[in-house]
Amino acid sequence: MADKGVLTPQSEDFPRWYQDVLNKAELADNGPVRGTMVIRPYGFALWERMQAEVDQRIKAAGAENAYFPLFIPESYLSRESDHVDGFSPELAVVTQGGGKELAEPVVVRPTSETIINAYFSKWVQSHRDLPLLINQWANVVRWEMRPRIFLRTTEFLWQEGHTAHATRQEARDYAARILHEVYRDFMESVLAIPVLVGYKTEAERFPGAINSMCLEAMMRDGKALQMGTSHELGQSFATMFDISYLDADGNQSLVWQTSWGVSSRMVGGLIMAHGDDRGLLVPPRLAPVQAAVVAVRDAEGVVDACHRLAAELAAVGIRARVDDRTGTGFGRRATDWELKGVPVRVEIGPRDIERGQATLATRIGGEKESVGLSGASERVASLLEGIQERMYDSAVAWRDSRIAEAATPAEVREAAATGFARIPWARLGPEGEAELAEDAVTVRCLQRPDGSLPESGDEPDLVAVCGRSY
RNA sequence: CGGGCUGUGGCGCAGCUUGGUUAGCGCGUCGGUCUGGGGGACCGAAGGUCCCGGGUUCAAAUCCCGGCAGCCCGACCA
Repeated sequence: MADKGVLTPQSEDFPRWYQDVLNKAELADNGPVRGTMVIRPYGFALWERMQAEVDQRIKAAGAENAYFPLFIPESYLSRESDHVDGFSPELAVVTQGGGKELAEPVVVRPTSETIINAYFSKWVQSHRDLPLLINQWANVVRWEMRPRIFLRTTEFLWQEGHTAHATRQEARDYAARILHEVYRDFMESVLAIPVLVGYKTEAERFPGAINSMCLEAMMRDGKALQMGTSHELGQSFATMFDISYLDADGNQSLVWQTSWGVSSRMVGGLIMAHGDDRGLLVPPRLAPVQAAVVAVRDAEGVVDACHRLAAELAAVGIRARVDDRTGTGFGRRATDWELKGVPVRVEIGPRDIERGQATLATRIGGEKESVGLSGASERVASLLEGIQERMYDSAVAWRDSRIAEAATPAEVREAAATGFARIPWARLGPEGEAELAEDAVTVRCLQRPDGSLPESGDEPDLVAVCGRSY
């Protein structure tokens, strides 16, 4: 029964597997309007956990949360020419309100640089007002050509940070700090997804930015997913929105800015970076449910024992949930928790009660072990710790086994069929990049040979990491 | 927006070629009995604008035209 296969195997049809997981793990449904999605409770719980972890790190980096309007005057968008050119094809524009034609159409924000900077202009007067570090959690709308749930939806949820600084160096350092201390740390230590950091090439840069830094992860099909970005905006928005201040010497100066974001796309990344043919795999530090305590059968005080253990688990800080739906067969419920990727399943049945023990099943690897009821919570805690590490290590090993060194565009193309390719940027160049683009292979990022983030995209000896992407 | 495939109970599909009583099947759902350590068995039941609109016809899920939606591959992107 167990090998009957609830999901389409990844090796058979990866996109189909992804759809199956969304359905079977009850993560999301398509919305009625093209490209929209309904995020179901379990999917939203994953997002809420991501929000909590990212939010905490953003605040630790000194930024404060605020909220700006959903509607932006159309004229704001056009103030920054690269920005409007980049976004206008995908804008949703409202032309009517209250039953009347609007004097000026309003756009539903595709991102909030323009409206936020309009207010930065009012708020920044003196060098004492800097740096100004603002973050907002919001939904944004981009009318995408080819939507896929979580990965690219018309409406999505994200956080967008917007900052203003006195110097370019300070802005650049802050954008890099967010990249490392907020995003990379969260993705690697909580999501257990290793990421490559680097700069976007000019062709891939955010519209309006002078530099885009990014984090790229490899999915189980070898394709890349951009997990987040952090941009140096230079002074273009400052110029167009007149964000200037009096510096210590009494001179008017323009600010230097950054913007940075991660989105509900990370939920898709989580699914595709860790999932296997049995469903999702959620790393313990993220998991909304870290331990499902499953009552095998309603007999011999089993259900009571489950609730007692769940309380003990909660007492040591483990997010536990009791599954006492004994009217549903055990196999069904075991499969359900596996589909949802819960890291540890605690099974308690009459047999366990008789022996004063519980059975622990680990989602990754599928091992089972018995443990005395009295020591169960400690054992679960240590299992969870080990699982977190194991998931990260196996993700790194798997990714690295699919990264190849390449010397020519042809070799890059070949490697990109199964994973990533690394090639000296000096050898590839914008010409090679354009050539690869014809086969849907793109430069994911430019980084130093040792994988670290360069000071700028113009450093010599940079390596281009290439691949197919979502 | 270009190319390909597909729209039939919640999900997956058959039926369409060659139009014809009551549109089937598997899974799921509901009730019941037996069960129970990996999607268990049996009995019973509910659940359908056959994507939408138009056309052809005595008759359309089926044929024709036009939309819309979904999936996959591209271009665009968090």
